[in-house]
Amino acid sequence: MAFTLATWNINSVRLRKALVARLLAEEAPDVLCLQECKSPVEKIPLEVFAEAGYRYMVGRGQKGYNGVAILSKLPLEDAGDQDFAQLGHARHVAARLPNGVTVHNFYVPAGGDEPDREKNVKFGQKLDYLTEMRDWFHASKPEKAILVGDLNIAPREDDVWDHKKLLKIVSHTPVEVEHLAQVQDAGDWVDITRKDVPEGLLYSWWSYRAKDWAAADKGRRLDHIWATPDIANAAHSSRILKAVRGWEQPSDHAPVFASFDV
DNA sequence: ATGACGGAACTATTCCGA
Repeated sequence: MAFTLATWNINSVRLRKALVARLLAEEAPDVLCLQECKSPVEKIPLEVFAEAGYRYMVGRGQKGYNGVAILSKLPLEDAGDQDFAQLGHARHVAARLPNGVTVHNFYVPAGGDEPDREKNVKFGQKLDYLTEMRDWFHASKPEKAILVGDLNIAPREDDVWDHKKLLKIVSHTPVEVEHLAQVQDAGDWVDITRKDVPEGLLYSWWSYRAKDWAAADKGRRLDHIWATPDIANAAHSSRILKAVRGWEQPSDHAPVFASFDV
């Protein structure tokens, strides 16, 4: 079965339901993983997505913050969730596709401003979250699995607009990059976007604060698609839809796509 | 300074994003 999957930090699924519908209509991924829904699950506008042909959803939500959801044209089986670092947040949900592939949708904590866990509790929570992700995948190696989401880390020098300037900025510090690498190693995860696009600058997020985000182009690649080695070779056609960042009243993230012949 | 915007919440100002 061939299918296309996308991940998008939507920054409020209720405010931007029309943008979600537009992406579904124009790009028609089989599966769309959303982060920062900022909504209880029961208030997600499912009827809008069902009308577009996306009749299946698994999600975890809370009022105002965080929240993850998987919308699908294909039937989904709820495959549970994890509360790493015991934050009590809705930051992970998993679903099984009819072909047996498990999709993990993550929203890793941002980590606050100061990259020092002694001064900033949130930075410590981010590192702890990643450590528990690592331990979980180490305890049971994932198979036939895809991991997507806003991981809030841009690991490579060419995943940020200026590597040296961002070394002390949360999302690109060496300690975060090392923690993310350990998560990746624990599950033998293959970075599908970089498998398909091995060279060159790649961003999926541009700050709202720039006067002209496109002209400044000071982006970071925070949103990722990974897959286990047993299906990584079936992946192709990775792309980041930068134009979506320029839509009316946009999210500050662009959606990331990949297709799989599994 | 990268750079001051944008969303949600017990509507007005505060927390949060990264």
